[in-house]
Amino acid sequence: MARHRDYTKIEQIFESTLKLVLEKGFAGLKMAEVAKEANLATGTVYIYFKDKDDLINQLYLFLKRRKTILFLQGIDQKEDFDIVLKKIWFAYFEVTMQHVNESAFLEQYYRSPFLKSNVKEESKQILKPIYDLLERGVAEGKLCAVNVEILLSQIVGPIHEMIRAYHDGAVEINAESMNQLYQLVMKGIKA
Amino acid sequence: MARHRDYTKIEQIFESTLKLVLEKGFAGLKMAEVAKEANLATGTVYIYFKDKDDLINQLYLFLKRRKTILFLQGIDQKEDFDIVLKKIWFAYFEVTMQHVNESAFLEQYYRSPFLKSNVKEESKQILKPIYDLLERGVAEGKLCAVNVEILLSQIVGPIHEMIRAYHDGAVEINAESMNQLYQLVMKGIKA
DNA sequence: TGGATGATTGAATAATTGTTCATTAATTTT
DNA sequence: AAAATTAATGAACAATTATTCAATCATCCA
Repeated sequence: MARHRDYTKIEQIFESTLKLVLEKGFAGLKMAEVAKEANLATGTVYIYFKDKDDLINQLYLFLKRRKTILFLQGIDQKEDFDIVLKKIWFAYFEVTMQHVNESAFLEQYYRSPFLKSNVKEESKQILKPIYDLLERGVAEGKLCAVNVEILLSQIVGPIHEMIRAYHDGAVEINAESMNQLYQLVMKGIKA
Repeated sequence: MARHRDYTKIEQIFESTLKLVLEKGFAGLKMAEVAKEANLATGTVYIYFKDKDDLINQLYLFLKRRKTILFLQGIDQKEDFDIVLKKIWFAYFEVTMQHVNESAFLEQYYRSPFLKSNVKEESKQILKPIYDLLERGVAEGKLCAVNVEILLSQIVGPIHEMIRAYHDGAVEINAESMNQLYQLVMKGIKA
């Protein structure tokens, strides 16, 4: 089988790692278990990753990138501002939602010192398109003229919070509840 | 010194644990280091805590409780609705802010499987006063008539997000920026 | 087909780290 | 002030777990 380095094997390892971290947390993550879960020998993991630290950092980037790509699909900044904003907001919600598990991992990891600062740097890039859009909105006089970071807090904060509530079983997420939240958020930021 | 079980010693251990978790994460937490940081012998930690797991769970509860007490100080639900809401929002912001470090710990821990479910249960109680207030607001026709959880997402989500941005050095937090965020949030939820 | 190259294995090893407990120190009691 | 009680110590021990690497297997090419 193995032609060149097999990329699917790396993904296999990623999947296993993600699963185990979600089950037992970072502290409980064992390389031997990762390998077993991925149907590989312990040593094999070390062929694809330098060490445990490397594995976790790579996984973080992999998930972040995948999420970004998904998130940006089908968004065309040239459309009407309100439409782009709405699309982008729901896209962010849906992608974050569809990957609840990954989100839990990313959150957990984001707050942990595993995260190398260069990795942190790259991960910031992801919100770039939203920043751009918000600046445009302020320039066009369609959004309240406040610091973009503040607008952003108001825009994505509620999404994260609602997904957390969902995670705790406190709220249902469906077209209606998403829309309700969207209305509140927009009412807040529109000029 | 030691009279009965000395409570300050427990706090000392808590402080050290918190510091070390923030520096190195859960995965990097070593009992020997906790002890050393607290100027105690390794074994002493085991006098006050059953084991590592116990230490972390206790610390979580300790911080949560302390935060709740602080947060609720000086809040009188009998005052005028808008005033209580404003007070409670800023109190939540300030307490969360003043304890940024603790917040990072709580976040990290919240997402980790260390958390025993009973501990999770107790920690939910903390937002109870906000829930009550929001229900009152909806009843009095002062807030949009949507699910309280959704209102809550819109209220505390932006706070968490802004503090995270602050943590990343992306935004300053002062009276002005807090007020700006407050205006956005309230504009969103007011009926 | 046979040898060369590359991939995989997993038991053995090396490190790390949680926990214990015999000993010592401090405090209280009689 | 001696005995009794309680607290603290930290080196030794026990587990756990990351990592290595000599041996094996698979694939490729001459």
